Amino acid sequence: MALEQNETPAARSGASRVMAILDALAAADPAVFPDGLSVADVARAVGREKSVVSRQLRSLLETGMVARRDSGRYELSWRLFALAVRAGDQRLTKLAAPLLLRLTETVRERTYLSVLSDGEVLTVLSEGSRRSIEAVNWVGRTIPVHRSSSGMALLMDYEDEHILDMVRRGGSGVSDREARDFLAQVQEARRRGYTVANRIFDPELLGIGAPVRDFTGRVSAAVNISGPAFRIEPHIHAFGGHLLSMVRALQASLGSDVRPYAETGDL
Amino acid sequence: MALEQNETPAARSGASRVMAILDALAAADPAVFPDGLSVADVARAVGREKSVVSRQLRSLLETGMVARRDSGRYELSWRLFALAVRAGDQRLTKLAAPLLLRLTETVRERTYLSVLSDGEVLTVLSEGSRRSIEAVNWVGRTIPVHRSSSGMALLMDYEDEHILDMVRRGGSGVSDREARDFLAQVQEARRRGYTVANRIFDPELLGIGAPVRDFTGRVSAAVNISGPAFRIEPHIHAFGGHLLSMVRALQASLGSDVRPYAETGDL
DNA sequence: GGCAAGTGGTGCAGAAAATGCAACGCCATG
DNA sequence: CATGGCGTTGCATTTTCTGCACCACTTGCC
Repeated sequence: MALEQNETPAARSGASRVMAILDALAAADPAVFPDGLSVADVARAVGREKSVVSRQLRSLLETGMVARRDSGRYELSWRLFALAVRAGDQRLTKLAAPLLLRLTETVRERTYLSVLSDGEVLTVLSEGSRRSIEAVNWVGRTIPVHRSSSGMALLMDYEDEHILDMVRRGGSGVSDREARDFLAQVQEARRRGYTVANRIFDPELLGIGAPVRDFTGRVSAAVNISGPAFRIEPHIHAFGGHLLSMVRALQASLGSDVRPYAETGDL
Repeated sequence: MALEQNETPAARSGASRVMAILDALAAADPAVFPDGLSVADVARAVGREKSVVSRQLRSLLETGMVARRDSGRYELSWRLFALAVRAGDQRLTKLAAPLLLRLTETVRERTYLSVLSDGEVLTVLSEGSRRSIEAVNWVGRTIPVHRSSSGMALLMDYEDEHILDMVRRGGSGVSDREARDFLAQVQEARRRGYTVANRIFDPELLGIGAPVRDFTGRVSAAVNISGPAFRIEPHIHAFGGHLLSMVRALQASLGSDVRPYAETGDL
């Protein structure tokens, strides 16, 4: 299915005329049209006069929405990509804040939003429950990647070899056994959807984490719940579900329709 | 700089009106507008009647390019992100990402993948000591072609006259001497295989770049390493070698057997 | 309360587009 | 050298958009 008649019923407004063309360019299978689409290709796809399409494409070219290859064929331009990246990136913390708060209120434990920074886990946002004891403010601090549920989540998409590399390089005195344990945890998390760090960072702490993917599908951040192991341990599965549905909501507002790994279905 | 009058001279066609609005929504500083932009905000940003903007936004809303928050304010939406993942060269970004990560881990400096977009250098991917959120994120932004090692790499195959043209056209106040210096750098890079921008973009930054060629031999992207000059300067030759071998691997996976300019042999 | 300012949205006549047809030059292919 | 597909343009007609005035509503502020 490379090209198809996009007979949108309400295809009358100017914006949807533009959209029809952009959609046609986006829907083109790069394997079938490796060099972009010609004016005639687009005209067939949207079911319009080639003269109309020709003029519209020129207009889109001027605005930078589409680009023209050497061959004269058209494709969506990098500028669209840039637009989305800027918009998606800026919104991470803003959109995460209310969702994080809601998650905290649900699980009654402290929650965190982190990103990978220089091979370590950097906490950028945190919401606490009144109930929790810890007064430590983690925002702005980093912890080694191998010692948290967020670290596992942030490395989730990396190749196994890479994960071992990063873990070994991250901590100074990381034993081989530790690294392999970490990898095993990540592998299990890939199936389950969320990571669990049971008494790893601290003998009394338990963390549950999940990766946040941006619109390109890359893991750009991680959300985790952390608290006393004795309190969280009985609810790991339930909390994991809450975490996944929170991440799903966050990704939706970030423009990502990528679903978390191994959707469990429960929530 | 949150909102500004985008008085594009050729802002008459329907498509550019749409683009202006999308630009305004993407460029809005989330710190200033945490909840999206109102109709009036957008109208001010694009310098048009609010009635026009109101109608246009509704149209964009119907197509799914923008979404409306509970507050009634607008933000970019899923349709744009869906288009964006299809924009540019998906093969390139997908294949480059892991290689870029490995390069970063080897040289321990931030690395970038850029393309030429509308006469400027657009950063598409970045790996390395990752964005600490508040740190400037370059992905999605453009810089003038004459101020980076990537710019040099992207223009490497053009004729000298053409390079001077593009440099002079790119920056508004580019001196003749600057342009000629740039050209000299490019000519040296052609012999060496990789470009070096020593304290050009910033008095303390040093960049090393290399062009990425597609199977036709055309330069379609550039990879560069950038960081503090004092830290990189002693390793220019070694880093250049690493860069070239990374680019070679990338080109191989892109289906290109074109060898980089002036293969140095080392790696 | 009540005023003022700001907001999103609508109706309408004139202004400014897009539309579709035909035609042109162009490049391949047979 | 004819053929067919391509991208583009001229032009009269149609359609849409524009900008103004105006309305209804909310917000902040005496």
